[in-house]
Amino acid sequence: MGAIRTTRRRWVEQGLQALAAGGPDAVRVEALAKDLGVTKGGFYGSFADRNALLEAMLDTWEREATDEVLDRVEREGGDPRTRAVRAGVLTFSDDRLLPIDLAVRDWARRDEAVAARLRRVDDRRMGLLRELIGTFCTDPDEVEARSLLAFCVAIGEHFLAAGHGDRTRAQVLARAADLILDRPPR
Amino acid sequence: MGAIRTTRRRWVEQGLQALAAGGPDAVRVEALAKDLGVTKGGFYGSFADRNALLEAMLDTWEREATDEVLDRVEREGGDPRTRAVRAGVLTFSDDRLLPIDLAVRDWARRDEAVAARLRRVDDRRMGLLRELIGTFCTDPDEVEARSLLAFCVAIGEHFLAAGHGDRTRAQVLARAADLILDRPPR
DNA sequence: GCCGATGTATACGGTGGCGTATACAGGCGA
DNA sequence: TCGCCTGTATACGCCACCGTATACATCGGC
Repeated sequence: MGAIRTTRRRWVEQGLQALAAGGPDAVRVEALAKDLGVTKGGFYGSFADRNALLEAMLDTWEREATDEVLDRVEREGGDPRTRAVRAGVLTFSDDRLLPIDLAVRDWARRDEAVAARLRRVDDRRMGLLRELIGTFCTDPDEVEARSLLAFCVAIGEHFLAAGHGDRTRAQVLARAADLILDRPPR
Repeated sequence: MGAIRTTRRRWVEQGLQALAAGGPDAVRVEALAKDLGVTKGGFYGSFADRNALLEAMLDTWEREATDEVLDRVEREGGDPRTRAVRAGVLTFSDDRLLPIDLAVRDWARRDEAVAARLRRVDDRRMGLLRELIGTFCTDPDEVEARSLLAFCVAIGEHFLAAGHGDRTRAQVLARAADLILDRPPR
């Protein structure tokens, strides 16, 4: 009857959830087992140790965060500004990917191996932004500056606690996007 | 002979260093004691428990991150754009304050009490930005958007791993500041 | 129906961390 | 000088977690 057996994939998924919710220190074998409704008995059949799980989690995240997002942006089309916004939305509004992304970002500040992975991911994202923004902005220095702005806002927005008086964050963000993408406010 | 006795203040300071280096989970009483060259014996004379230390750390950080920075910006003067840049520099380039700030930001994502403190701090910083940017930008929606941009870049820059080809991060940031502050590139 | 692979439960030793208790040392005020 | 206050060292019980060992269940292919 069911009770799907706890495969390697399920440990990774639960690990990513724990990472998203509490950072790398929250990824504890026995806690994950409890969440999955089993004991840790089988864990060491799929993974050499806790560190192997962390590696597998990062592998999964790296793939999802780049190929899948970039493929979708490519596939769904639209004009460059629309695609730039969509890339941000896909990455930084996704209920699943966003909290993992933020946790990895903090983790990378303390672990050089994680930092190297994040650099690969961010370089690819930044490349996409450059390409899109380059279609309506000719000065290469300005392209780079606008790409940086776009990326920093997409990330920083989630680390910024301040309010905006009567305005909603979404309203202010929309206006900020107009400035970054050099288009008139709607 | 000195060997300064380990006062409450020194535990807080060492705790903030640990927080900056490894996040809240790295703030461990026995580890701090080792760093301070003592045992944890005296700790519980100054603090009820580990949590009381965390509270005291946040109190200290909150004060340093607002009053002291804002006072200095006020005191050192300059035109609004200069002061806006300086506020960012004082907060986000300070070897002591920056890593603590980033750690608190991540912590706030998981702890509502920390989030409330961060909101107070960020609201004050955002208020300063609004005031400075409002001196050369009349549309209040645009002031808010530019303030958000400035703040997000100041934070996000430290979480962004991507490189910039031949350019340095500082060069790209300078150009981005020109865009945010609506002034011609130098 | 049998067998091996794969997952499961349970138990164990080791480690590291928290908070408490207890006894000791040194400076400072009465 | 005498005590007290504050910090110190050491030892303890407790718990959470890691990684290992061992025996049990269940599924798939033969």
